[in-house]
Amino acid sequence: MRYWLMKSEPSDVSIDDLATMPNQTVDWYGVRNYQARNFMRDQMSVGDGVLFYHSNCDVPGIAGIAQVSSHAYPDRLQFIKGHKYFDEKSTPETPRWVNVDVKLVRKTRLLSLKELRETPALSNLRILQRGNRLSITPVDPRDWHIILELIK
DNA sequence: GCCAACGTTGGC
DNA sequence: GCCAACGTTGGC
Repeated sequence: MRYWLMKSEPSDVSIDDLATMPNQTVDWYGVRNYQARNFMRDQMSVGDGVLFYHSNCDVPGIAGIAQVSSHAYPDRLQFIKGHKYFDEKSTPETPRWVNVDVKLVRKTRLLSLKELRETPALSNLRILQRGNRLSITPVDPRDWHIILELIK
């Protein structure tokens, strides 16, 4: 059992969008970074905890709790010619990109990036480190529990 | 819209 | 394998 923080642009998929999706589940499509892919492929397990983070928006921050609900499987968008996420070097036989499914647990109050930064106990959270751009990062169990207290 | 930080590409 | 050029991310 591991914990993760996963960024989503709310203009693409917000926590409210997730709540309206069938089974309140979304395939985490569009990851095109090897480190983030490898986290999904090699380290995620069904049931892992997910902090659903709103990025690139007015008030960035943690918007809800979710969980990993499938193992990694090929991202279908990499095969759709002309699609933003098409990858001509990827084939169904040897797919390059994968995703897991993510299922909503509950929407929470928005725990803003500002508030995360103002919480000294969370200072080692990956997303707070300088220059961090990874869309998927592991979260220390200790940090997970601190955050859950903050949004309880 | 700016731009710092980082990742990827491709010539050599 | 180096590294300059370019592209992307994402807070501000």
